Amino acid sequence: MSRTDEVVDGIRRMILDGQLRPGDRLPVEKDLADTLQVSRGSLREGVRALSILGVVHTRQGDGTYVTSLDPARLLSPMAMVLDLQDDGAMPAFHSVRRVLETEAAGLAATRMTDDAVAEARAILDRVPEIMHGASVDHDRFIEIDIAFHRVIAAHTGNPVLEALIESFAGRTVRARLWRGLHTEGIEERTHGEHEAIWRALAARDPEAARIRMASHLLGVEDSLPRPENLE
Amino acid sequence: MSRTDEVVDGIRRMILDGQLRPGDRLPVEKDLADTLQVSRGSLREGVRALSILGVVHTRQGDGTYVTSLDPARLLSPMAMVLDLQDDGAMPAFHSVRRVLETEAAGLAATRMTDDAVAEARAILDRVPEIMHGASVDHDRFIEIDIAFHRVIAAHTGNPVLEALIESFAGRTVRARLWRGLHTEGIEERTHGEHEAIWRALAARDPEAARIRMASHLLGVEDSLPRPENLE
DNA sequence: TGCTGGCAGTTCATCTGATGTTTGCGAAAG
DNA sequence: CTTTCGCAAACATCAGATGAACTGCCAGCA
Repeated sequence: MSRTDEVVDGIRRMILDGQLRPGDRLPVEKDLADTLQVSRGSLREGVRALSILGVVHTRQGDGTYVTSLDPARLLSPMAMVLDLQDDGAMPAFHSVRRVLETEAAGLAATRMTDDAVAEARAILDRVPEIMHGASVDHDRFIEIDIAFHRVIAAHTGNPVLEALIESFAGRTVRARLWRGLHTEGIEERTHGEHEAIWRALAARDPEAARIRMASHLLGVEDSLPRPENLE
Repeated sequence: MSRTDEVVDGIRRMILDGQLRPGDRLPVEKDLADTLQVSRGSLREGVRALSILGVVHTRQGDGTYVTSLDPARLLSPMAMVLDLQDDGAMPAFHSVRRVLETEAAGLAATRMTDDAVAEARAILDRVPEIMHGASVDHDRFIEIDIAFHRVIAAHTGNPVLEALIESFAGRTVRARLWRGLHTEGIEERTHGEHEAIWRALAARDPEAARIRMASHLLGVEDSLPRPENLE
């Protein structure tokens, strides 16, 4: 086990033991290096790794602190790593997204506040103004797409589910997804399906919301370019 | 943006550009440091971070290589970070696991080979011998529990789903879960539910498999200790 | 009194150079 | 042809020095 791994494990253990709690400040580099019996260089490598994993957060001139450790923060690094995936993995990927978002829609249908429903409505209302005739502002449409799905995820009452969906359907991933979709009139169809989902949510009908969301995402999967290599 | 972040981003970009492909070897530290205009120390911090994220793999005396980048490898670091979660997040966590495993059971029911069904059977057959009378070999029962669920996940045909389930229901997480369950006869009940899931799988009945798995995991959630802080 | 600006100390950021450890490979010996 | 040995390459780790950024405090001013 390398020195750096010892540092990562050591800090992880300190958190698990309750020796370090969210928001706490870590000892200064030199002290911590002494404690863990490594040089400052190795210590920094370990701390940096934990920083990228979202476990700690360091500010120059101040110190290094344990983050809030909530699911959203801890799951977010996944997104960065996920878009390294080969395009061939996209279908498997999107199937999981469908499962997650379908569940989210069902949960949101019973848990969304009136305000949240209105917020979703406001997002969809922005669509007509960017779909004037033949030309569609593609980037802004994607923004709306993301925003709509995000509102739903945000009102599931399950932060873990929300964070996972954010990773699986966040900006970079979504941009890649839309790049492969060149079907004519795809925006109109998507918008129509969003409207159907919204109606189910507004009616507080979880079953309908699940079906509409699943149908929506299955449609997207159908539009996905087929992987070249068939078994 | 710190130097280290530039390194991480730089290497990530080289992979995205196809300049580096899975299995490829990175330039030696000094060269890469020159290319990215950073010192060797900073370079190492960045490479180490990517190493912990599972993107690259470095061997002393040899060099640093891009990993296979498959979902299992890229999602596995999540498990380490996930058991830093507060116990209060356990229910949200387990709900997601239930959704994932339910889907997995449904998929596996139609995709499992006869060999895989036999493998699952063999795992369950190990149970009687460790449940002699009142005393139960707790650790070995957990091992069987993990193995059974893992076989199902492995035959969904979806590596992303498999990797996610592994993270959400892997060894460390599962150990924590079982710590909180002290209901009398929980092992017997669990085993009975596993048997029911197996029958659905053997019958190649996806709907039944889904229901049995969901029921099984909902039962586990009921046994979960209630969080202390009610809103 | 209350606010503002600057100063000093602490802490992280980065670089440099040196030394230890491991690995891979080819040459030499059998 | 096989085995063994030694060298060179590459990563691992350390130590020291310098720079940059933030915090807290305190004096000066209105």
